Amino acid sequence: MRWEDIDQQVCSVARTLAVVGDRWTLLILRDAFLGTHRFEDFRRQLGVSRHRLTERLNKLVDTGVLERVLYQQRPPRYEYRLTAKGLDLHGVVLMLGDWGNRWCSDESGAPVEYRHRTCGQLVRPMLSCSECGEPMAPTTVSPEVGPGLQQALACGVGMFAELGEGVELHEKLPPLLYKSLTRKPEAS
Amino acid sequence: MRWEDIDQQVCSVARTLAVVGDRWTLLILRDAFLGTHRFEDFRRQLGVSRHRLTERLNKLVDTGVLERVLYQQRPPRYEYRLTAKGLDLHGVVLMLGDWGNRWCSDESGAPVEYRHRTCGQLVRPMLSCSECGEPMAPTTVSPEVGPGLQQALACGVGMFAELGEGVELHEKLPPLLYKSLTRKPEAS
DNA sequence: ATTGTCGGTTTCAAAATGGAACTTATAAAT
DNA sequence: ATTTATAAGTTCCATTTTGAAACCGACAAT
Repeated sequence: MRWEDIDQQVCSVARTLAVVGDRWTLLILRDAFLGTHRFEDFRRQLGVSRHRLTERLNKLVDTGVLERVLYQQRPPRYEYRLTAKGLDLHGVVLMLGDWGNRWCSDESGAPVEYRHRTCGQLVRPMLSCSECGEPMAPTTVSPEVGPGLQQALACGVGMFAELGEGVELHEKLPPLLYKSLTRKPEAS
Repeated sequence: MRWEDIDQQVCSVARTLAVVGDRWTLLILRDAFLGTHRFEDFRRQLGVSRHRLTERLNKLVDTGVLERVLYQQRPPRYEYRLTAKGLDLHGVVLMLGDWGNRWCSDESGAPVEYRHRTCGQLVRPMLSCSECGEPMAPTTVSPEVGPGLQQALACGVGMFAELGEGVELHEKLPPLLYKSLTRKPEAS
């Protein structure tokens, strides 16, 4: 299977990576969140080739993550700004940075820190539950088959669309999702 | 600059992507969080070539994200389990999935949902502040130069180590970090 | 008239990737 | 005892992606 085809999987992680999972792309977005907007600045800061940068920026514009904004007439020049869709990746970038702060820092400490203007403190991002507000630790979260996958299953395919239809149900889903099905067999 | 060298940047996002930013790697971790642990299962579910999968799994073991656990003698077989370091990527994977749920779902809805066993509800992950518990919306978070970057700057290099030492300070940092420096010029 | 800047495009060699065939250790079936 | 099957790789090679460098076009500044 080619990487280009991962968006065929019925999985939101795969679909997200189909948009931002290419080399350099998440670093471009990091820089955008840190105030960089122009081609030449991205290029110098990332050390990426013009060729590659052009391609990545085009894809981000095509997918609606960035938009071109004219910043000068004669000659017309555009800069790249995060759209609402792009701004919504803030959490992804924060969590990537937080993991790096915790697991990849040397003795000198975290390269970048975050100040939460709501409270004025230097803080870390935590995952909390949209409903009860309590922390979402890995052990407290159970994935379940959602409506999107339900429908795919009704059509004979599973999360891994590339497998086709000629396989057992338990091959169409990863173990924890399969278990969630058999343990809560369609309340409907 | 080669992708392989991004870990030279004094940036936790870059360092994290140096570990998990290769093609397939975050999908391998997604599957691991969904209960997949064995080579043949990863391969079938992802459609990745054995060659590539071997390389990626080896790198994840080398970097301490996964560990090999013997699950059968004769012939000895190992499966791949998330370490504490790997489990700590849960937030990254959750946020990637949540963005995909919101921006890449078709009419049929989210492929996968999450139940928070703490409260029993189907929930979404939210980012909240470790200090005050309030939401960390993009507009309420200001990045600042942390001790790691401080030290790099003291050594003449900035976030973009590949630029070397012969550049102005404002070229060593992205705009928002540079501004954070000039606006809060070292309380020490 | 010349040089510089920004944002590209083109070209080409080197590196990464995907797919298929092959390997090794062992269990299971005939 | 021989054949078949399985899991987890390894090897090989054609195809794709990437990186570096050169080139280009519009204009401003000198």
